[in-house]
Amino acid sequence: MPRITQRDIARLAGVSQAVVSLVLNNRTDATTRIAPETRQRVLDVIRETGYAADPVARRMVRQLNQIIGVFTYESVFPSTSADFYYPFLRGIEECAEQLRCDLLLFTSAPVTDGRRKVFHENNRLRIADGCILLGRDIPHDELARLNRENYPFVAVGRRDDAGGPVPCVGADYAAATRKLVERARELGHREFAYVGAGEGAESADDRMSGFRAGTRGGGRHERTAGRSAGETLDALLAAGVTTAVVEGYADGVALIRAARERGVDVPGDLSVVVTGVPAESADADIASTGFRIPRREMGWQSVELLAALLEDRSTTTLKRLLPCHFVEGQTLGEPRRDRS
Amino acid sequence: MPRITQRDIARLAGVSQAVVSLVLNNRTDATTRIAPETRQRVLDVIRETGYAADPVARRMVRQLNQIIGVFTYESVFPSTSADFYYPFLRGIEECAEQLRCDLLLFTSAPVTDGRRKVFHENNRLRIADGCILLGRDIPHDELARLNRENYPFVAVGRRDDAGGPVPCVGADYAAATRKLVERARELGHREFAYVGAGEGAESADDRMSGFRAGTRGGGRHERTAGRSAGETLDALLAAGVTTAVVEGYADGVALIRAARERGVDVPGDLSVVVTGVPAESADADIASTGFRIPRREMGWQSVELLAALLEDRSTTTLKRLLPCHFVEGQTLGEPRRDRS
DNA sequence: CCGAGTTGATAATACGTATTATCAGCGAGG
DNA sequence: CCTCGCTGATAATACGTATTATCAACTCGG
Repeated sequence: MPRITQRDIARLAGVSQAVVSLVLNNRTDATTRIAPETRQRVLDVIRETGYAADPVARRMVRQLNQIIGVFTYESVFPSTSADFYYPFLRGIEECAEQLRCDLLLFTSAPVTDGRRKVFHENNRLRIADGCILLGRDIPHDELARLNRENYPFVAVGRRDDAGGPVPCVGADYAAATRKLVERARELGHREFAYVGAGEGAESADDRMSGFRAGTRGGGRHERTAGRSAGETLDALLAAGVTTAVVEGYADGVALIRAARERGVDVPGDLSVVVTGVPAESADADIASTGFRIPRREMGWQSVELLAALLEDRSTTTLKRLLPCHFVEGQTLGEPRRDRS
Repeated sequence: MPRITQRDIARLAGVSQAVVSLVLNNRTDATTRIAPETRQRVLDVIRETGYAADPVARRMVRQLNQIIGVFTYESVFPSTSADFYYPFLRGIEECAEQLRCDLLLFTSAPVTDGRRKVFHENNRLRIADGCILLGRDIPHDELARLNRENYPFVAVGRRDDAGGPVPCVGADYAAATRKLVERARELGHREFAYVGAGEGAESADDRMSGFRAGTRGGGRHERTAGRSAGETLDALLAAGVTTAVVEGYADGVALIRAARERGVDVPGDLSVVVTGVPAESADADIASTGFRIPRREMGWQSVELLAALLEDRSTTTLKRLLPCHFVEGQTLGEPRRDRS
């Protein structure tokens, strides 16, 4: 019933608790010497008993635990956003495995208003050495507080500063979105529209800024909030738009569907590019053009960055931006002559 | 910037550390009394400083870490067996969340020969209060050692005893398989065959024993190892079998495909039932009849069982079997007259 | 045979919190 | 004046590990 402790190991090996600790940590200083046979005896007992140091106690004295926390602002294994999280988690796990770290999922954080909060009654953040933050959007005040408390963390997805620089690994939406626009321009397109919120979250800001860069400051902005795909389509066609840059994948699919239903040819009458195509498209009938977010790589690098932070707090490059991969779909083509 | 402690609070409020702790935990026993004004003074200082008790030190005192380990014998977030693990993990997470426990994924366990081992050089099993074991098959010696070391654990999937009873939460394959056979019998079937290994793993044993019970000890056994689906099909037809009970879903699909290619009608000429239909069939063209394994529920209950073990080691029901749900597909029907 | 140096191990302590035993002070009753 | 009972607070300790100071035993040169 009671947990095995160093004291137990010591008793079994006929040594003191201190020796067990020294052996365990493989200390070989000039000041701390241990006879080879004694060391072996201790190691044998450890192996036989399967003893492992209590991380909580270890954490009391040391600073590192070989445990990386993973905090998700939604549940970790959800049904709906499975496709969203899974690639991140794969990358995180793979890197953690290589670093010989365990992963602690903060499932104990209570869910209020449909989302978790890092800072609740008695948060257990400090059990882990540091933490990976995962979530569509992360409250600004939580990031600020993490910074204030000097807790090592890395956010997955680019984040603005919050009471100091926020370490993060994001995808370069701006460059990727700009590239999409320029590719359309090369095909002859001149009338662009950005479809989506275009603000609110960093990811939306970046896409929009990339769009602006590609259109040299021009282009329309069609918000989707509160509108049906059909209404958006009408607005686009009425404005003479030939290329729609759609923020969300779901919105993109809906727009293409609406166009098809009305006999509007895609990409003949309207080209549609999507800023974020899922790895495995669920809608096999629509091969949308756009770019793919390197989710697995982002997960991997976020752990790597966290490890760097833990090793050396003065790491310089706190923010990493990874390139997105272009997806050659079938929804971008030359515009009709009679329109441009 | 050293972390603020109860000692600091005590100094600021002009009391002892013990009083701070007592106030913090709102202790109001007859034995521990605190003057209202003193309590208020302490509370004020706590509020002003924004102090929060160090969860690590707190866990140090209470013996349980509120951490449940999850050990997977393959990687946790794989690409291939995603469908296999995901539902289990969902259930595990949901239950852990309710219990206010965190989940520790043992990603630090080195992978040797394509699989992880619980007991390796310096395993960190004891970091968690107990552990959930997840894997297609779990080495007998590992289970035995866990029992020998009196480490609290629960296996997902039924397991035979190994040096003592093995706590587990499984699916009742025997009952479900038997039911499939009996359902076929009601439709007029008399010639059955079990297709698959039928031994080796507990899950296969259970299916086979259910099959035997349903056929009253009769029925053929067609092993698939080293044979093509076509060969198996030939053997079945030659033996006059009208209902094939297939162990693996993939084998079932292959068998049905092979039959279609040869113009063998399913279920007209041959009924096929599958002992384990995935939640979302990837092969949409084949709606196979069989039963569904309650994976999410298994995950949930395994955590629940572990929690019970941790609370009271003398828990009686160490093994739980959950019912499987019948899936009404289109591969089971009445046998042709001219055959039976 | 003695002091110095070396080897190998231990006792003591710190980390921050929770709990228990103890203690000082005080009013009242004898 | 002494003791008992009560209140309110503190000292002491435990949790399990890491580290530092200390210590006993032994070797060796002189």
